[in-house]
Amino acid sequence: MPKITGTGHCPSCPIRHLSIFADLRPERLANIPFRPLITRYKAGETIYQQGERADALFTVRGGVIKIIRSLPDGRNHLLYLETTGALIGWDSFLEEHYSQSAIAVADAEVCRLPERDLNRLRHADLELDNAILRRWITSLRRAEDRMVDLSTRKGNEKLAAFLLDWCATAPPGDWVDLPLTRGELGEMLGLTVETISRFLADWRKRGIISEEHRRIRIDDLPALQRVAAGGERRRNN
Amino acid sequence: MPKITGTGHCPSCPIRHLSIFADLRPERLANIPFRPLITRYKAGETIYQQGERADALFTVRGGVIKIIRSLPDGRNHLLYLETTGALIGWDSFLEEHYSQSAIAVADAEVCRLPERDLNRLRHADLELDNAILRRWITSLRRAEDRMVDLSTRKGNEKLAAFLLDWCATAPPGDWVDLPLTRGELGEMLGLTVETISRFLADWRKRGIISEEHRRIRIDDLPALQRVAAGGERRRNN
DNA sequence: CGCCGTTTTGATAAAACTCAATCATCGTGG
DNA sequence: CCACGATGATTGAGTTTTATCAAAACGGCG
Repeated sequence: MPKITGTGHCPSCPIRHLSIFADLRPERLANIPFRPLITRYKAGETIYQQGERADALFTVRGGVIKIIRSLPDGRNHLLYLETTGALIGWDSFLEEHYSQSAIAVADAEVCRLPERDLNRLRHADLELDNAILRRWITSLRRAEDRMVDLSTRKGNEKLAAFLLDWCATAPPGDWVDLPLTRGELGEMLGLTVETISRFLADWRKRGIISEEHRRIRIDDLPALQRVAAGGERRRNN
Repeated sequence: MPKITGTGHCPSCPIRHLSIFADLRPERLANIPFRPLITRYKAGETIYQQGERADALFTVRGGVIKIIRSLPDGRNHLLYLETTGALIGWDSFLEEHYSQSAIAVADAEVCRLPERDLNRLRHADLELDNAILRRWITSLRRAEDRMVDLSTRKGNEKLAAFLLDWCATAPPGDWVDLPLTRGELGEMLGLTVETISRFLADWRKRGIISEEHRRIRIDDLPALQRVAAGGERRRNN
């Protein structure tokens, strides 16, 4: 059960510098005419569900949230993994239904921004409008990058590239939480559980990565980069 | 060589009903403070190039334009095929560089909207802002749909689904221009030339489609829909 | 007519999936 | 505290799908 933990106060929000309100002038900030609900979700709980009426966006305050699209035949595709600072739920801007579901994969906390309020605010404040615009373009680019990756890279390259990206922020050689099952990795990269498992097992044996609990560590960065670049079995142009 | 054919006059534009100016009130329309350049491109010519400074969007007035991303290793991925009414060149809103190239695959005509002008206009007019917002979100959704297709469908399903989609507007059984090489189809769907060629040859032999010059006709719609749905070799959930 | 890019076709190999069985982990309830 | 069941992970064998390489056929166009 998600738990409402309070209402947000944007001016003093600890993650404001990561949010769309980062560049808002103080006087504007003070005038934000609503107090967004802050809700905590445990791993596995749903923030919003595909098909539901879409009337709010959410800023991710912490945790990890997967954005998935469910297909009629029961399969899923994992579109994005969102972490602290992300803005999710764009569909609300069309005042329609969510075309995706958002589900916490690690305990998460989100701040609920009603579309009406946010949209009003956007029209009143140029900086906010630009911040949203910027997010939207980067989301689109990210989606396009993913399309390219999905269609041009091989399985091992995709998985290696994802791990490199996921661990990129941490100091090299550090343990990094990776709260995803093999199945979820597969749903993200367009591969099956077994294929994912085999790649990871192979890399573990070769000392490229280590896994423990739900964490991962890259032990041989150059080797993994080589895999990501397609260096196993060379393609020439 | 692209040829500038004149400057557009939005209020009287023949494709205005398809453009972002469709819902603009007449008095607003009359006040559009610029006359966009209209340019004609022959098949193969480039509207804008990945890496170039991005300072303008384009409304497609006619023809077919492919939006591609080029990879360092020389391969391309065809992101979208745009036709009449589409708005392309979103990158300009970030005042950065185009992350894609736009190339005519059939003779095309576009209307150039400088980002500065368009953005100013957007802030002055709520309806225009909403029209653009609506396009944002649908672009993002379309990209997400493509991600799902690329990662969950098999080659024949992807190709069949594309043909169905491409021919959807024409009356069933009609010839439809399809100005794409097998290579381009492959770059769009993440398949090789040979694979595309084999599927099409197979469907031709089975009387599902016909091809002639650079046109295609769907002769057995249900059969093609069956293929697109994964009906060849049944998958049982 | 001859050239060049595209398409087709065949043979073979690589990549990934499917099916099946086993193992590991972890939380629950007796 | 331990046995049990459920979920996830691993591994193997066999198959399907797709890529790769190579060669021939086709089709416009100068």
